Parts: sequence; C-alpha cells; structure tokens
Amino acid sequence: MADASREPAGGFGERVLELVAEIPPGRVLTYGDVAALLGSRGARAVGTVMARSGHLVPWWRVLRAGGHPPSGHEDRALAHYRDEGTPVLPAATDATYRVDLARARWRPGREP
DNA sequence: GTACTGACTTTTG
DNA sequence: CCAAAAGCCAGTA
Repeated sequence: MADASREPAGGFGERVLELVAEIPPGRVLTYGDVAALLGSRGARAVGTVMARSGHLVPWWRVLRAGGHPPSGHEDRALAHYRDEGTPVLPAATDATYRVDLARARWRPGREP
C-alpha cells in the first residue's frame, strides 16, 4: 500500500479546490504553479476546474503567468485585490493592470 | 479506445 | 508591445 499521509483524496479537481482554498489573503498563485504544486503541468486543467467550481474558492487568487486575472473577471478581481491589499503594479487605473507576482506569489509552508 | 474542448504556458517573429 | 504556433494536462462526448 502506498502512503496517503497528506493527500486530501479525490480527483484532480478536488485537489485544485483544496489548494486554492488554502491560499491566504494578499497572496496569489498562477495556474502553472497550482498544477506544479499538484505534481502536474496541466495549467489548462486547473483553469477548467476553476471554470467549473471556481465559485467555491477564492478564484481571484489564481492568475495567469503574466499576472493577469482570468479573462472576463479583471474588474471583479481588482476589487478583491484592493480589498485584501494584494500588491498590484501601477496602471491599475484600467483593465491593463497586473498583480506583482514577485511579491504576491504564495509559497506553501511560509504562512505566517 | 480516439477526438475535442478549455479561467494555460512558453517561444518565436 | 502584440500575434501566432506548438505543447501539456484533465474532463467529457
């Protein structure tokens, strides 16, 4: 038998939601990072799960590699970033803004 | 079993 | 800076 000492059990989708739900406020992760933390490179698969059940988790804490939030949700996400104090780079005056991944990228195990 | 889709990533021009 | 192409993974038909 293998070990399942730290696996929340469930399929890929369950694990994605569990991980995203663990992201603390003011922090963010990229689709690729979420997939990598799960041991996979399916950034698209993560997005598919978010589109399905992203409404159950802080979806705005998951962005693309460039620092832009999901397509069509930029306005909603910006409101959350301002509300949680997420570091956003200048130019947040329009839909061309982007989050400062260098500071907001969450590192599991480094939760204060 | 294959084929298509998608809240993606990265490289090249 | 933007556009196009190829690559990768999971779910669904």
